Amino acid sequence: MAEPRWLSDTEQRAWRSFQLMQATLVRALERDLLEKSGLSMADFAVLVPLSEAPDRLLRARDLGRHLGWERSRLSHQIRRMEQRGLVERRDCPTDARGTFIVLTDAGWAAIEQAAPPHVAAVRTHLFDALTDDDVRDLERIAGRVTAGMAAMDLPPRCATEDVV
Amino acid sequence: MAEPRWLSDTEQRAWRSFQLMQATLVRALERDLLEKSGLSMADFAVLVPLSEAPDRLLRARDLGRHLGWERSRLSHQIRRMEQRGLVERRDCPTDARGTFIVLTDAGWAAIEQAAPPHVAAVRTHLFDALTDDDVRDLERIAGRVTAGMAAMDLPPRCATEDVV
DNA sequence: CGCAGATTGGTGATACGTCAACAACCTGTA
DNA sequence: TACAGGTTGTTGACGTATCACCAATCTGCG
Repeated sequence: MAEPRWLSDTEQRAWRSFQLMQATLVRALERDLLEKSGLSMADFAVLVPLSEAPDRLLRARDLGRHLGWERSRLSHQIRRMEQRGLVERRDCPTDARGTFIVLTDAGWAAIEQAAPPHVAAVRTHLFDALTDDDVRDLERIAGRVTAGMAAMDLPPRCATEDVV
Repeated sequence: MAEPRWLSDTEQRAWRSFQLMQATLVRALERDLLEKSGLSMADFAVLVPLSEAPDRLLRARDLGRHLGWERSRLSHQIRRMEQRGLVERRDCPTDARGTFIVLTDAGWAAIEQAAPPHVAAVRTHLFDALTDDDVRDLERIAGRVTAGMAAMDLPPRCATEDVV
């Protein structure tokens, strides 16, 4: 419990580098996107799956799962986006608890206009600095970390017998 | 301007993986730290350089530069931490504009108690999922991205002649 | 059927981060 | 000396993220 394995020098450098990259990258992208489209990354994240969905509409539950967001976070975000006219809420006929989130015409226009400069920003800030090998390494690393954390969250439910 | 170079499949996968890792990792660490110590990552980030400084005290200016934070962000953070008794503000005798941020005994105790479980969490969530090669790759990638963005921020000031 | 327990969505409180604006102060130069 | 322009720190407003809690609804089992 006390004094666990400390970080090695290599690990410490990697950790600090990662933190710095993460913070700087997210800030730059957020700033660029907001400046060029008036959208936040959160707005954008919500608009993307809606714009790809049939009828430009999804149940809040499914949208939240797709984004990996908590229900409360999504609810607050949708309320703010509804006030700006980007989306609308609609009752779900088959489940009275449910809510459909619908992309409005303004929301569609917003993402159509925002996507190209945002992609350009991702390229400029991230991929232009990386080689092809770096890109592959990044995906491998991210996958391993995410998988490791997912494995830790569901140890109760994944006893070997249950894997069918 | 319109329809810039889109992302390749590899880039798209890497980008999505990175976003997922980043969000999941930060959330898990934030949660762990808060649960075990009552500190946020922002609190922790402020406490670390203060605890390492001579006399456990730094000028707000220097602390902000060290963290890479805007002045307003630091000011808000310090106000909240001061209310909780983790730090104190003190006047700077040599520059009347300045403010010293001092670690209190409570702040010292807080970080001493928080650091070991936080390091353990970083190890558990991040490094336990990675090989030694992964760690080196991560540092290399993060370094390149950060350097790329730093180079873009100061093109006006770094004409070749000015480099002394 | 009827109800216990899970699911779904929402709200208020609080913390965090950025922007714009400001007041106080320092510094170099005319 | 006096002042223009930069530096330092703070504040208020607003958007964002989490937590705790709640109300309405569904679902499966006795």
